[in-house]
Amino acid sequence: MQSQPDALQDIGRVLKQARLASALTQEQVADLAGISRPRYRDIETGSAAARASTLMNIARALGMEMMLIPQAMVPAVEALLRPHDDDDLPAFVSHAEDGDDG
Amino acid sequence: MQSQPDALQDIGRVLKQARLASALTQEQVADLAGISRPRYRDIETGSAAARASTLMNIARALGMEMMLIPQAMVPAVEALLRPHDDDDLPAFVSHAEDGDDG
DNA sequence: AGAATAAGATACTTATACGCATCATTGAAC
DNA sequence: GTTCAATGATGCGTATAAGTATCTTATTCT
Repeated sequence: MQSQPDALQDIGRVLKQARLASALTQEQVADLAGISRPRYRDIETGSAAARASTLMNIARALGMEMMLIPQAMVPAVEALLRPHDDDDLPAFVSHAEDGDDG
Repeated sequence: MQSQPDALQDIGRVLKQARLASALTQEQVADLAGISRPRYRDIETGSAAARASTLMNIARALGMEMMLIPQAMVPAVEALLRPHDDDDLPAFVSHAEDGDDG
């Protein structure tokens, strides 16, 4: 299991997909989110972890909201989003059971 | 509009509620999430912003998953979660239009 | 009253997210 | 082959997330 490193790339993938779907440049998203382009690039490529607040700002800039979903409800939420991802946005999930440790 | 400060407290409120619902101590959650107790406390009280990766770990420790939901789908997702928040978990949302800048 | 546990709070140090400036590479237009 | 736009990538300085240690307070149990 890939705890952080891959979860970051997972997030970055969603951000990039949403950005391209919105026809925005990295610079535009960075500006909307209130961060610099190099920083946004690092986040989108998964080479750096953004703060939760920064990720929220980026998500909003891309027309998304960050939510905490009970794991039991994740499948239902995914099902709700699936028939919708025509061309709009690809709400991601970070499905890593990663051995938190518990 | 209170951009970050309040969104943090919003998140913290959800974390605390989920933690109490799971009958876990701050130390247990911190340990599960791989951070120190003082740090978890700061996050839960909203006095500090965690990294996205840290928030994901905390969420998982509490039986939740972080998801990015298209804004258009947020109401539907909330509706899906509402009849469920009996005693389990209260999937939060950060509904702040906050004037990031855009 | 005293002991144990959970939580609030502080100080010091380290790791890193972020801004800013800069340069290289790619791809499209000329 | 030159110019412009978009992206990838560094280096330096600052802000802050996070670790560790310590102390206090509230609660519970004896």
